Amino acid sequence: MDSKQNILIKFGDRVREIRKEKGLSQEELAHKADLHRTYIGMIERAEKNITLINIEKIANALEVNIKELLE
Amino acid sequence: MDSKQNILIKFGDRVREIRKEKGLSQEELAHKADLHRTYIGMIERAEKNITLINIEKIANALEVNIKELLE
DNA sequence: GCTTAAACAACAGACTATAATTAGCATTAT
DNA sequence: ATAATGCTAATTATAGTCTGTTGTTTAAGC
Repeated sequence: MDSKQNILIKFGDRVREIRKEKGLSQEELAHKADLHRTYIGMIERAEKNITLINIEKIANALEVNIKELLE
Repeated sequence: MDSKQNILIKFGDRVREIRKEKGLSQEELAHKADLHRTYIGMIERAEKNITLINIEKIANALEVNIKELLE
């Protein structure tokens, strides 16, 4: 993951936006999603090409539909 | 990817459904998406936990919005 | 205002697990 | 018979985990 892809930037921004709306820290979100603290940061910064299963985990932890993370 | 996850099954089914609607073979879709023929098969059979960038490639090749692959 | 502390996030590096690519052959349609 | 798909196996690339450190933001105290 060198040059950041547009879709990853959009996704990461959306995660951060909703996470803050819900008043969660990266660490709290990570715990709810059963993912690592630093990994959430990497996703928000578009440094990793997230897989579908983890997309779903984050959507569940944020209590939103997956589709809301992709618009 | 041993035990197939529900979301991957749903995604794979949806890809296959739309691919057939468009009258494409796996090989033709693979070519349009710049992915390998057998990989498309694996996705349709829910054998791989696809990443967001490849989700987008397939959506573009099928000429649908990503969200349509997730409903 | 200006500290200080604490919580939060960015970043680096090393490691492990697995996604992604590919070839070859078997099977199932049409 | 041909085209399309399934399946196996092996390799390469990278997603995902984790520890530790550095930087930034926030809010309290004086």
